[in-house]
Amino acid sequence: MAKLKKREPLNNLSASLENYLETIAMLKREKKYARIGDIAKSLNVKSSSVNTAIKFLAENNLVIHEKYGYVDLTYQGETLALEVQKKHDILYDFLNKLLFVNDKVADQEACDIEHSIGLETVHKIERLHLLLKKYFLKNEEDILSLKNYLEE
Amino acid sequence: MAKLKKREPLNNLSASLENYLETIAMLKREKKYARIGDIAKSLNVKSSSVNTAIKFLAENNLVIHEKYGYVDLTYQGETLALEVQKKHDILYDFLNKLLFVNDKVADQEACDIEHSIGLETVHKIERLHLLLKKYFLKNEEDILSLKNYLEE
DNA sequence: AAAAAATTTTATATTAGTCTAACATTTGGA
DNA sequence: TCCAAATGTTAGACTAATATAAAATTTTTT
Repeated sequence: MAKLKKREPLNNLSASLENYLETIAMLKREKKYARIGDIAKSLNVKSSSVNTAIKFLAENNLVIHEKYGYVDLTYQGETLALEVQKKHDILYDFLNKLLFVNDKVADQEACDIEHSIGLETVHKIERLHLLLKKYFLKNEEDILSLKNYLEE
Repeated sequence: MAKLKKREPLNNLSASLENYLETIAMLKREKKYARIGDIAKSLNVKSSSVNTAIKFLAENNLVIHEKYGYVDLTYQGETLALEVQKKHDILYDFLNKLLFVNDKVADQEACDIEHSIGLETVHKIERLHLLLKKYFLKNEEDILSLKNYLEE
């Protein structure tokens, strides 16, 4: 990231930066706090890379970070993080539970797609999944026959 | 792209390089040939950028390009290009015709997602779409009520 | 066939994101 | 309490992808 200039109001983040926000939210949920090293480990990058990204996010009021201290989300950052996580969860469920894509692949694909799909579209995917569960996939047999059909 | 070293056998391409292949295939289909300038115009990049990419694709046996001449796909390149296009078409249809995502957005999202989703997953999306059309969306009324449900 | 116009190529620069390596700060155990 | 290990920061280099500007080549026009 070298030295990112503070862009204007900042309408939308790169996939990479969204991943940082998502990871911080996840760590806070699971360990109550997020440190540079935790984030680095979660994302499989070096802590210097995390540092560069955090600096940029802080300049854009998405996180707060005092030197050598914890990283925290601002209200704005948290909102964005939750949005990305919601997309991830819905996509994962759709791929894994409805389309029977295996866990590992479903997670990988959800993780990529979440950055290039709008909330409205994801919402529709969620509704479609819900509809099918509610009316057409009531028992094990229905689910099995869907699985078979999809794999033909 | 600067100066990409010829990587080994080359298992998978970046989104950018897949787009170049896809565009060449599209131009060949629509105009019988593809030139550097056509590709640049289609992708909204400068012809110097196209040149760098084409050089890399040629080194990896995906395209053939003689100086100042046409750009053509090798068998290997054509296979890859068709794969990406197939993903695009299936995704677009799913988003636009089943989920009622508007044309412009559906195309944009398909264009992004096509590079981060496997053929197997796309195939399952295609099957799901087919299944629903075949058994649950037989008349205009069913379609309308699906649209309403998704938008709630 | 020569001059003008269009296209392609080359060389160089920019930007996002990452890394390595050297340096700084904090923390915890003897 | 102080020093070693762990953790965090900074500076500089690298890659992928793109752009700009200018040189080289081809095509078109007169």
